[in-house]
Amino acid sequence: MRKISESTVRRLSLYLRFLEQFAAHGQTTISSAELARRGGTTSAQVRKDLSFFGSFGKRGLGYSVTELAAKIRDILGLRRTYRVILVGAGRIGGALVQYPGFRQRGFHVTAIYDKDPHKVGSRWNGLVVRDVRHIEADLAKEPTDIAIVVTPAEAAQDVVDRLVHSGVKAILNFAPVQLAVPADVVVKSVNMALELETLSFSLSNR
Amino acid sequence: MRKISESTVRRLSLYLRFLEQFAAHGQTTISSAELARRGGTTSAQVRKDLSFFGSFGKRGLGYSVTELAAKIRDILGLRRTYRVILVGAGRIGGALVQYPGFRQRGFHVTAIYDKDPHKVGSRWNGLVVRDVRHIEADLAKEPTDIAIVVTPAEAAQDVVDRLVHSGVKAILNFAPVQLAVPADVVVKSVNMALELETLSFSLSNR
DNA sequence: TTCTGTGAATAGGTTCACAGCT
DNA sequence: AGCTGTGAACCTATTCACAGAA
Repeated sequence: MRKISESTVRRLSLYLRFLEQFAAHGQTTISSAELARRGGTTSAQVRKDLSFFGSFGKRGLGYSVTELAAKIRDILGLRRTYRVILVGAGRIGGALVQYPGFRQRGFHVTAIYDKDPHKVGSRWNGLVVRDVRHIEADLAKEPTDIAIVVTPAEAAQDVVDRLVHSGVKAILNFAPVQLAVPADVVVKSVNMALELETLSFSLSNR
Repeated sequence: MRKISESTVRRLSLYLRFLEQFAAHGQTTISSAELARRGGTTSAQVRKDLSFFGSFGKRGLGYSVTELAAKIRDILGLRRTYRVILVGAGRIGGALVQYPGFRQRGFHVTAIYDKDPHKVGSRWNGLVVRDVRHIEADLAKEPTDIAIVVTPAEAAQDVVDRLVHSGVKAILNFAPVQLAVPADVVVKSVNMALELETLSFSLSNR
C-alpha cells in the first residue's frame, strides 16, 4: 500500500467518531463538507483522505453514514478486537484501565504488570496485577497485539526490550523517554508535559 | 515572529529533556548530531529548528549544554511558572494532578473542579475539589493561564465556553470532542483511543 | 579539522479547480 | 444542480550540501 501519512490516519479516526454520532442521530447520508466542518478541516481534505483507500461516495449525494463508518473501521483495522497489556500499575495506568473509550473500540486490556511487590497480586478493575517477570512466559502462552507502557522513565526501555522480545509489535508509550525498537515495531509516545509546553509556547508567542 | 511549526516546538521540548539529562551527567557541550541521535531525527533538523530563533552554537565545537537549555526554556516560555486548573475530578484528572512532570516544569495545578456533589469538597493531592459553578468567580479573583479539561464529552464544550469567558487562553483537552473556541484561545486535544487507533492501523497495514 | 548556520533542492502534505457521476 | 474524485498547483517541512567560524 502507498504510504499514508499519520495526519491522514488521525483524521480518519476523527471522521469515524463523527460518523458514529451521525448514525446515532439517525442521519443516513453525509457530505464531505459536513464532515470537514465537524473536524475543523476542508471538504477537499476529507475527500483526499478517503481517496487513498478507494471511492466510497456517490457524486451529487455524499456518503452513506453507515457504509463509510464500516469502511473506515476496516481501514483502521477496527474490524477485530485487540488484546492490550498494561505495564505499570500506577496512577495513569489505573486511569487507562478504566477508560471506557478503549473497550468501546475493541481494545481489551487483558493483563496488568508491575515490578512493585506491594502492587503485585492486587485487583485492578477485575484484573490481578502480575509481576513483570511473568511477561515473557505469559505472552508465550497468550500473545498480545499492543502494550501500553506506563512505567517510570528509567524502567521503560528495559520493559520495552522484553516486550519486543516477546513478540509485541505495537507500543503506546507514556514514559517520558525516547524508546529504541526494531523497525518492525511501531511506537507511539504520549507525553503530557510536552503537550503543556506547546501551550506555554503559544502563550508566550503572541 | 515567523510562524513556527508545531513539530519544531515539539522537538524543542524533546531537546530540552535531553539537555537536562546531559547536564545531570555533567556533560558541558553537545553537538547537533548527538541531540539528533537521541531524538530520532537528523543533525540538520536540529540546527534548522534552532536557527529559527537564533544561533546558539559554536562552529567546530557544538552547543553549551546549559546555555542551550536556558535558551530553549526561554523559547518555550518556561522561564516563568504557570497556574493550571483542572476541570473534572475523575480517574484521568487524578492521575494528572499527581503527575510529577507538570510541577517539575513549572506547571502548578492550583484548583480542581467537578460538577458531582459527591466529589465536591473532597481532598485531591492537597486541593479541595470545588464546584464548577465557582469557576467564573474564582478566575475573576485569580486568573489562570491554562485549563485542563477532563470532563465527559457532553460537558466539555460547556465548560470550555465558561473557561474562555473567564479569560483562559490555553486549554489542554482530554475529552473526546472537537472544541470550538475563539481564535485567540489555543486548544490542544489529547485522545487516547485515537492514539491506539493509529497503532491498529499500523498493525493491519504491513 | 570539526561542527554550525543557512540558502537551495527535494519531498510531503494541503488546497484548488474542474471533469464526471447521480 | 449537487457533490465526489483527482490531477495539478501550491505551500510547508525536511534534507542536502557547503561556506565559514572555532
